[in-house]
Amino acid sequence: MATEVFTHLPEEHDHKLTAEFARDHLPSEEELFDLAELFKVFSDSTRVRIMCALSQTEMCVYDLVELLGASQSAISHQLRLLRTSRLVRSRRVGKHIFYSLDDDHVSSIIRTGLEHLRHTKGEHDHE
Amino acid sequence: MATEVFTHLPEEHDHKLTAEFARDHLPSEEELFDLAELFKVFSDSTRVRIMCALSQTEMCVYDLVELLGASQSAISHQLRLLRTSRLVRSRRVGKHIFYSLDDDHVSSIIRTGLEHLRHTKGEHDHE
DNA sequence: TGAACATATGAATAACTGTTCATATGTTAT
DNA sequence: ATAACATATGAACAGTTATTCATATGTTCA
Repeated sequence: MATEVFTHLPEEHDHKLTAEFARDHLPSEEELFDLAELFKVFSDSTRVRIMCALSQTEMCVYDLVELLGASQSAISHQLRLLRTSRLVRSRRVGKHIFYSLDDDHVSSIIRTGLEHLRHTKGEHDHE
Repeated sequence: MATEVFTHLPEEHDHKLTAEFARDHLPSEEELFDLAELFKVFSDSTRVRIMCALSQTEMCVYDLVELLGASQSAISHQLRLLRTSRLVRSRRVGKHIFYSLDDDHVSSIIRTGLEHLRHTKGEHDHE
C-alpha cells in the first residue's frame, strides 16, 4: 500500500519531437556561430585583461605592456584581433595610439561573467 | 659598457602612472583568468548550441544529436565539459540521461551576447 | 542470460591559437 | 637625413582543442 516504486517507466520519449521543438525556438545556426565567435574573443586571459583595463580608461599600447607584463608584440597582435572584431577602437596621438572600448556591451558581458563567477563561487565553495 | 643614455624629455603621457591606475581598478589576475576560462566554454559553437537548446527545454543526449547533427561521441564529450564546468546538470531516467542548465547566468550570458550581435549588426551593416 | 539501446570515455589526429622573433612601418625631434 | 621611439605584422613554433574511431559501461526487455 505504500508507494509503489516503478523501476522502469514506459515513457516514450520522442527524440525527433523534442529536437524539432528546440529547433523552432533556437536562434539561427549562423547567429549561434557568430555568438561562439564573439565569446572566442573573450576566451583568452590576455584579451579579457586588455578589455577590462580599457573599460577603466583609454590606454596606449605601451601602457598595456606595462600593465600586463606581456610583450609589445603579443599585445599588438591581440589588439588587432580586438580591432577587427570591432570591440575596441583606436586613435592616434603623435607617436602613440590610444585604444578604448568600442561598445558598451563589452563591459556588460564582462560584468555578467564576473557576476556568474562570484555567484557560483559562493554557492559551492568546497571541492 | 654602460652607455649613458639620456632618458628623453617628459611626455604628456605617463605609461607607468596609467598602468598603475588601471591596475588598482582591475579585478585580480586570478579572477580574470577564471573569467577567460568561463568564456572559453562559450567559445565553441557546438557548446553554445547545446546550452541554447537546453535553455528551452531539458533534453537527453540523443535529442541533441538529432538537433545538432553532430556525432553522439562529440556531443557526449562536450556535455562532459559543460558538466565539469558546472554549467549543466544531468539526471538519469531509465536509459536516458537528461541534461538541463545548472544556472541562470548561462542564459543570461547568452542573451547579452546575442544582444550585442544584433545591436552591432544594425549599427555598421556595411564594410 | 543475452540482445538492443543509451551514454561515456581513452587515444589519435587534424586544425586552431597565442606567443616569440625578426623586421617593417610610421612618427617626432635633432 | 638620421636616430630614437611607438606600433604593426609575417612566419614559425609549441601548446591546446574538437572531432572521430573504437570500445566500455550501464540500462531495459525478451
